[in-house]
Amino acid sequence: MTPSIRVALVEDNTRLREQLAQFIAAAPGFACVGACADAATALATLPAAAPEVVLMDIRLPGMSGVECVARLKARLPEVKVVMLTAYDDSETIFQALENGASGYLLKRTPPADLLRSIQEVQNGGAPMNSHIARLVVQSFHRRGSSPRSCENLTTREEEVLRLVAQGFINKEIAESLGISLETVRQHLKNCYAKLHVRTRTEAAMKVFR
Amino acid sequence: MTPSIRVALVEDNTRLREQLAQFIAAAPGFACVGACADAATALATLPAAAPEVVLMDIRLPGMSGVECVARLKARLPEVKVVMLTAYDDSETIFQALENGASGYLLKRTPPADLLRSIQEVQNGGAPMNSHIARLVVQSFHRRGSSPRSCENLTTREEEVLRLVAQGFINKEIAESLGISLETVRQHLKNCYAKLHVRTRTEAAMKVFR
DNA sequence: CGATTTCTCCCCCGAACGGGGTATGGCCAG
DNA sequence: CTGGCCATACCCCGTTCGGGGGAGAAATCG
Repeated sequence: MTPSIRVALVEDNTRLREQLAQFIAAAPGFACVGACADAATALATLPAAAPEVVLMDIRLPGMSGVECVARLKARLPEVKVVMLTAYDDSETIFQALENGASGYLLKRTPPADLLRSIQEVQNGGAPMNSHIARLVVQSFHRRGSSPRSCENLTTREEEVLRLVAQGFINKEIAESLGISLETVRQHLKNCYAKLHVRTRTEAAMKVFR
Repeated sequence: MTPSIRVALVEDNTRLREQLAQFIAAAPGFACVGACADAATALATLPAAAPEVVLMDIRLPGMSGVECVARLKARLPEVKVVMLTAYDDSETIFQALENGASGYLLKRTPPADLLRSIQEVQNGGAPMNSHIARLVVQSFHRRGSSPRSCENLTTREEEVLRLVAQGFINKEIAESLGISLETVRQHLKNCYAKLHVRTRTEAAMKVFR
């Protein structure tokens, strides 16, 4: 048979932590190699315990779960972290993901689903509940479409600004587009006016953040 | 009972399209209100059909599925689009999501799972297979942490660059930080050298995209 | 302690930029 | 057909940038 998945917990609620630890330890194919009550303990003990998957509460006493993920990933780059949260805390979702979390589940997730999610993340997936998945996907919608900011920009203006955002100077942009330097400058002037900015950097950040 | 979910298909393979259309039409709680073979037909007929969810093949003759999503969302902002793809085409995933797609599934998804995914997207979820979910989550890992790029920057250098990214000119940054204009320039020179860029815009985009 | 890093300031100079004009040709809607 | 929008192009002029130097004070690290 395949070896058990090594799982660790970081959860300050003693009752829930022990409940989960027992459940995971008892499940075939899973091993519980750690159950910490706070971030400091996790950072001190988990590197030695070498878990493959960590379930981490997002609200912890002292250091937050988000901060803990970042530090833990620094020492165990291969570890997969699934955040657990009581409410779907939109604010911190993205911070956690940026810091290296691979999944995001609600605490009320049924234990059986939790085990499935652990397997999923171990197999390279990214388990998350549907509401959170939607938020993640929505964050893409805003990015590419450039909502209000560039709505007024013409095709050409946006094209020029895209090259500006890539760090090209006007002369290079002119050559790249096969137009005059002066024309590039003219398009940029129009961009500045429409976006209410005064510099190329501000324009680029506004449209292509 | 709740009304059926209005579903439309855009899929060039006739066999698969009709198979899916029949399956959806036959399923309780689902109605198939359109089945188009290409993007042009979809754009022409779907606004009138008013589907709530569209299953869209990513590879279509003529206009690509990605392009089609963008245009369709422009006319039907409320429609939820789930992309279907034969292989997990990493290249186009992000383009599709940026253009407004809400989900991303493989064609080999079992029909029963497909129905569940349609319900999920209708309820505000974002169905996607686990491999794609991982890619999406990974795209966040790179973003926030600013991996190699700004690791070498000193506190002050990053501070200056942050103001650059907000569109301030050196003179304003100097006043804001209470230091000399020359010092600001010096910090920026160091940034450029460390980031291997030549302009403030390129540096800003590299560190604060 | 000495070496290194960081932050601070200064000069010169050529290139790049931003704002102000003006103008021509194409295209589309009223 | 006329006015508006778009893309193209040019001029002047003052400001800003970026690269090249040099240099001192403080902090940090071996």
